[in-house]
Parts: sequence; structure tokens; C-alpha cells
Amino acid sequence: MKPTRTRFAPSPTGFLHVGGVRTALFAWLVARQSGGQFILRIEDTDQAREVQGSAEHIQKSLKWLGLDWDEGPEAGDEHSPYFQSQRLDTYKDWAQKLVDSGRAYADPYSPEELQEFREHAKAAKKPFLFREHRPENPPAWDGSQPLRLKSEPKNYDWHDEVMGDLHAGSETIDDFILVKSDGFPTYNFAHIVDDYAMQITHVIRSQEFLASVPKYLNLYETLEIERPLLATVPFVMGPDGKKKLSKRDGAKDILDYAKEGYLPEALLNFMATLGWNDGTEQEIFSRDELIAKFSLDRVQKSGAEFDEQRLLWTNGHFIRQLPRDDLFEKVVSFWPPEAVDFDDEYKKRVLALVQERLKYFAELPELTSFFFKDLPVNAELWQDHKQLKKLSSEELRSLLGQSKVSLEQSDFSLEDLTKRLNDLLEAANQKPAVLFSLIRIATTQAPASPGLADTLAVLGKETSLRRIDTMLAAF
RNA sequence: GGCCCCUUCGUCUAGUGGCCCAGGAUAUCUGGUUCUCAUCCAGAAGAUCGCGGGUUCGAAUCCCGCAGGGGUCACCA
Repeated sequence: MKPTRTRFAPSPTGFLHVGGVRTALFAWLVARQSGGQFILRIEDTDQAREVQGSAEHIQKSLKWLGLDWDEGPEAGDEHSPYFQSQRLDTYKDWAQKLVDSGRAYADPYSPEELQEFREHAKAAKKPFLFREHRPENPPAWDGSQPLRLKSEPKNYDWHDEVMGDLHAGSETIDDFILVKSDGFPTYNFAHIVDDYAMQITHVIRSQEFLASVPKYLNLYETLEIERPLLATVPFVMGPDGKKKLSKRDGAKDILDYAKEGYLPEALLNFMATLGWNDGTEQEIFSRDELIAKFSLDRVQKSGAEFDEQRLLWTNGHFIRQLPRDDLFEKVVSFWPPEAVDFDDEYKKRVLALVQERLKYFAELPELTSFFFKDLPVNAELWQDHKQLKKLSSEELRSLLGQSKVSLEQSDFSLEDLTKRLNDLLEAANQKPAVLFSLIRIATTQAPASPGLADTLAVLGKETSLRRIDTMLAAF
């Protein structure tokens, strides 16, 4: 059996978002699970749409996710080059073969004439077919005109690894353009030639190409090359649930997720389970499990809506699973600016308290700022508090003062703090909802924080008492 | 308009004739975990399986029709 070879073939017209990367992920998984190869090919045949630097940007995105390629830019060169713009000779050779055998011809029409044909077809409510205007005596192809395939309309039945058995009538076969008048091949032509040259065994691509597959089947036959297995992956849908996710409705650059502190494993898991599952109730898969369990025939045929909430939950789950030291390393660039004055030991203790609260690393400053600086006194915190607002300023001051006296005696170990806080509860005859809230607000000035004893232990005696004094003066 | 694909809780999904008056996860809500937020635990609510026929003792599952959504009909990929 031939080794499995899959490819991801983006055009360098911008960044990659979840939709595009998921297709790459599926192709990568298929290659990895069979011990085959994953190839990255850059389809830069449209010079007008090309965006400088995006080929590099795309590579960076794949690398971040750990979707490594065996051949392609900066990798194996067995079938190089991997930029289509550098493979023009190959396309020219194949094109010439077709011209010589009478299976391709020069398109003599002007853009205006073509446009007129199209409008006629539209007015007649019929699909536009170029072959209905196939010229009787086309001029010799000198490279200045587009070159079209002389198609052979017929019916096709084929199998798609995701969609199942498919059928299309001959009316879908047309004389599409192989080589544009600028000398560059179209996607429709170049990808078939390259997939063959690079010995791709599985073509895994997004759904927008499904309607073109019969044309490709026709071209495979004309070229007399054996076609690879075909797999069509449904769209990732945008927030409306109807149209495919696009940059227009806010689809993010996958590298933005890196910047915001998402974990590659979480993204991978999220994308894989967006339209795929293994038939069990398992929700979380490691990278290796994904590789072992993925299969194209269990990929959903319908589109799946991108659900930000689910991504957040997945990422939080992976963060919670991370060993503390790993998390500490990953989070280094996300601390609030004031944290530079604190040592690693202190930051690790803070991190331990917020690990289970983090959904993504960029939340870190918001969750931990009071560990690194005194926040201004915020009267709303007790004035709007449903227990504390029942007490007068005098009562609050007295209660907090009483707490201070006890805390001054503490060594601020977790054990001692816990004991003292409990004793205080009894001595003051107060509920935790009152006393703990008051101390928590005084020492953090934040609407939310980790548990009180934990927080005080990390803040330390000096800081805690200083903040209590500040609060005492504010009533 | 032609052709093609799709249609199960808000969302991701399980389900291939009886175990399903539909299971899990997430999101939401409630309760518990000495205070807040989060985690965790327990629970609630949430899908007449797009609609209509048919086959069958029995259908989310098979057949037919319809509707809705999407894609495609580029010298873009």
C-alpha cells in the first residue's frame, strides 16, 4: 500500500482562521495516523490577491499549533518547489500536452464578449456553460489568451470520504480555464497537476469546491492520471449559524489566539470536535488521541457553528490540567506590568490561586492586579454589597478594627489565618458573608478574588494590614 | 434559475428499525462546597428528531414528495 500523503494548500491572501486551519488539521491527522506525510504547498497563482508576508504568517500559524509538515517551505524538498509560482514550467508542459492532443484550446473571446454570454445565460435563468460557445476554429495558443480545457461532458458517480456516494450530471462539466492570460495556471488546473506530481493520496478540502469536483474528474481523465481519494469537509459556520465563517464577520487570525493566551492543544481539540467525534461520549482528546482516533468517515456532513463559549470552556479545561510550572512558563508575558517587581516564587503562589479561574492568559492582569499593587478604595464594593450595606459605617469600622487586632498577631501562615478568621467569626458573632466579605474587600478592593485565607497568605502581613488601615480611614 | 450538499436540545453532537415519549457535552438556571469569582458536586429546564405522506407489529433511523438553509455556475482559490 502506498503511504498516505495529504496536503494543505492555502493561497497567501491573508491570515488563517479557524475554518481554514480545521481543514489543515484534518489533513494533518490523516497523514500522521498512517505514518504518512503532510505537505504544505503555497498556491500563489493569483498575483493580484497575494498579500505580502502572508505565506510566512500561515507557516507561523501552523507551527504554533504543532501542525508540522514533512515537505514544503523550510522542510523536505523531494518534490520542490512548493510555491506554485515557481512551478510554471510544469504547468506549461502539461498544458502543451493537452494542446498537442487537441484537448485544450485558446479562448478567443474578449472579457466583454464573455460577460455578454454570461448575462444571456442569467437572463435565460440557465447556468452559464462556456462549451456552448466553444469556437469552431480557435486560434493557435500563443500564451496571450486563456487556455481552456476541451471537456467531455458525461455523468459521474464517485465516492467522497466524508460526503459518501455522490453523483453529478454532464451539465456540470464545462470548458474551464487551465492557464490564464498572464501565464499563471488556475487553481482548477494547478492543484491537479501538483497533487499528482507530489503523489498526494487524499485531497481534503473545504466544501466550496464540491460543485467543481465533476470538472476535476473530467480533467483527471483527460490527463490520464489516477485520481486521489477525495474528501470534502463542511464549513465552519459564523455566529449566525448559516453562512460560513469568514473574516468579514469577525473570524479571528489563529495567531490572535496565541496572543490572547490560548493553548494550541485546546484549539486543536476545539477544531477537531467541531464536526467530528469518535462516537463515544469523550469530549477532550489529547493530540495523540486525536491522531489515533480521527477518521474522515466520522466527520459531520453539515456545517458546524463556531461557538466561542465552547472554545473558552475547552481552553479553561486545558489550563486547569497544566502542571503549575508549565503554566508558569507559558504565562510569563501575560502578567500585569507591576508584577516585574515581584519574584517568581510570589508569582507562582498567585498563579496557584487563579489557575482554575483562567479561561485564557490575557485575563491574568484582571484577575491578579491586586496582588501586585494597591487598588484605590472602591466604596461601591461595600455600599452595594447585599450584606454589608445593612451595616453602618461605625459598625463596619468596628468590625474591621477588631479583625485587624487579631491579624496583627498572625504569622500569616495559611493555617494560622484560617484559625484566626474562624475565631473572629465567633468572637464577633458574625456570618462569613459579612465578616469575610468585609476583610476581602478591604484587602483586595476587587469585586472578585480567590478565597480569603489563601489571598491573605499570599498578600502577606504588611500589605494586608496596610490595606486594612487605608480602608479604616475611608469609612 | 440549473446542478449539488445539508436539516436531532440555543450550540457541538450520540443515534444506521425495537435498549430512544431521544443520551452526552457546553451554555442557562437552582442548591451545596465557611465570603466574592471560579472550580468541583448535585439537580432543573431545554429537541413534537425541518414538514407531509408511505413501508412496517414498530421509524430519528428505510422509501417518496415538499420546505428551508447553504454552495456553485470567475482569467479567486
